[in-house]
Amino acid sequence: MQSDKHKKQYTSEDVARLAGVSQSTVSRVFAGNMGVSEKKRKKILEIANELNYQPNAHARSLITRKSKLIGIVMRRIRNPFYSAVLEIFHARFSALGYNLIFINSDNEEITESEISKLLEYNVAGVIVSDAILSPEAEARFKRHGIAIVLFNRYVEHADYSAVFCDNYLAAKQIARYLVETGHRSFAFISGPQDTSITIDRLRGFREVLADKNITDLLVESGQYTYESGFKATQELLTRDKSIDCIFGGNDVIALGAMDAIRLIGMKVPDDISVVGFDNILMTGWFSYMLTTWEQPLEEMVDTTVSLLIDDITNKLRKPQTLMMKGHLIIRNTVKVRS
Amino acid sequence: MQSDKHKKQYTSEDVARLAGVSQSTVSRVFAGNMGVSEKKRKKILEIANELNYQPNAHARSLITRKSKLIGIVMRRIRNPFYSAVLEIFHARFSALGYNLIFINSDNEEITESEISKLLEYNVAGVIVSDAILSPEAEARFKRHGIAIVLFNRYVEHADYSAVFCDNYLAAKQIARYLVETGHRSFAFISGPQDTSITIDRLRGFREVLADKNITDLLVESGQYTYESGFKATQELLTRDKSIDCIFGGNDVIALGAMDAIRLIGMKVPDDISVVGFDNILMTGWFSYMLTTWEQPLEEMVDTTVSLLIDDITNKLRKPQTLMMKGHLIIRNTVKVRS
DNA sequence: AGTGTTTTTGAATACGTATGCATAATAAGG
DNA sequence: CCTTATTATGCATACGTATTCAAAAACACT
Repeated sequence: MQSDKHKKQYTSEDVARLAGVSQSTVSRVFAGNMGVSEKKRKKILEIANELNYQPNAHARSLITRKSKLIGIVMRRIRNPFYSAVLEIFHARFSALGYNLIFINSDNEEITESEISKLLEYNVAGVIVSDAILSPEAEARFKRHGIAIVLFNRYVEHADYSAVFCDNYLAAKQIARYLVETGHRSFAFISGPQDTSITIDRLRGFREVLADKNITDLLVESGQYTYESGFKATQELLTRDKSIDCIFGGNDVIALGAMDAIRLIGMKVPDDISVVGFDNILMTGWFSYMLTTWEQPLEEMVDTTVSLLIDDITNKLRKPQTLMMKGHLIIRNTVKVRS
Repeated sequence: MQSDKHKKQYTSEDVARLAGVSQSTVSRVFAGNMGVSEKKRKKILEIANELNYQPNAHARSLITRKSKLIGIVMRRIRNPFYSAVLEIFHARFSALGYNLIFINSDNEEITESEISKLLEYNVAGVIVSDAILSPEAEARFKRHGIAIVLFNRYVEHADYSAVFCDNYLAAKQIARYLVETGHRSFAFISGPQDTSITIDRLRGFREVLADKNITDLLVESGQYTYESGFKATQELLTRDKSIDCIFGGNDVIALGAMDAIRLIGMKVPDDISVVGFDNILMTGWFSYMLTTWEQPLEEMVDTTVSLLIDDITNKLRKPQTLMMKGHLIIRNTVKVRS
């Protein structure tokens, strides 16, 4: 008998009536439960439990003009790195009593309609992960007083906080490591070229090589996918067989590179060394054991969350751009060559 | 100047005033925009745009007693299979104008408080993916008239729909394939034992072997992780070196198995064949090229979505339990042995 | 121009909660 | 036991929208 769909949901008023108190008192119990006697509190909770009463979040948001919703807009959730990111964000916000409205954007840039959805729900804040926020988009959020923090991306001179890994520094350390281990002919397979991530990593990488008077650097760019890494590597290997190491823009690219190298009968790391970025789960799988850069994920997420919460609760300092370091995870894909 | 947080948000009333119409008319434009003259409609939209007006979803939900929110509760979002699932669900619901409240449950069973959250937001429906719904939990949702569909799990005699892959059939076909390719000594590494998934697959697998008078089947059970598959395989190999094929409870387990086999110097598929389940991205990577069972993901998701929507819109038939077939993807991890 | 019919419009109300204010109940202090 | 300070409670109202109902406007057709 599923038919009677619109059963009357019990409200604070119902609870109040049955508990012999006023609606206000019930409200106080479920909101902050301050200033209500222990006796009535108990009675109210008892009745509420009996009726299966649930406070209505919409009504609450309406009157409060606040919500416990956080918009989290991501891209490429299939990428293991971002799955992990989502998991951690969820755990943190959940612990703080916030709920996530999940948006997986197809585009580099957040859509008008995606923004609209978040505004309609009057989200308390928005985490934008690995996506671009145009000035117009930013303005829309700002106009509605919605806090924003960028995760794993940044924009110069923007009026909101951003948290990401210090890609410049990481790339430098990776380059140094490769130089120190005796490599001479370099390749970098990046993700899309125009992002801060790629730009910073390339800059760091180049600088170190320049320092050592190495000019032998090939750069390929593509997507952050296995296929892209695979193809770019094939491309690279037909172009120049003398390459002795490849730095992948992320782990998935690097894994694709490894497989491309092996497929033509060459060996990792004996013939070509490979380094990745992110330290996703698969890099630890025995078929790969990829040497990679670990982003301090938990720390990054924690920082992002607390910046956002500070902003929401008005305890905000001015927007901050925070870079986290991370560190190299040395496994088996880089050979000491000299 | 971030300080003035509580700027007055424009409401339908503001738009109405500036457009010289009543609030009702503005509402009609943004709700279904039926029965409002083209002239006023245009004027209203113009003003609304100018003011950056956004209808308030909370107010709407409050009066409507409906919401455009769907709760999606998952587990193990880090598992590539479920990342893909989430991506597709998001795409479908988004296209239908629904928003997702994402919940990543740690537990096998949905928490009281997770349910409460969904009830508070008066979600239109809930997708429960790979998690258990106790009778009490079910009752709570039912009592609030919330539609539920189980994804990738089912419970006997439950009063809600479920969509999943026909694990029994799939396991049978996999077993047949292995038998036909000349395998004689079998191992099955499952996920947690007490789930419908494991039970059905084991049953199907066993039946086929019994049919062929093969009794040589070892069963290990663990988690749906790479490490679990890896360890179980090591266990298996020390216990019985004669095994010539392994069926992994999911792809990640199978990949772990492959690496365990290779690590002790044996070869896949020459010494031991391996078959997985799910067809996640990594199975197509050249280091693995795992033969596996593809679940018809898009079809499963589409079906799940339409069942849920039907339920929400009251066009519901009675609860259905739908099994999808899927098919074997033959790659390079099964050897023809005879 | 007048009648009947359809389409637009606006006024009023309801949704379920939080909260300021006034009042009632209780505690504290002597 | 009375006064004063404190805490608990209830009343009334507001949040921003959808929707019913009645009235007004537009239209169709003689």
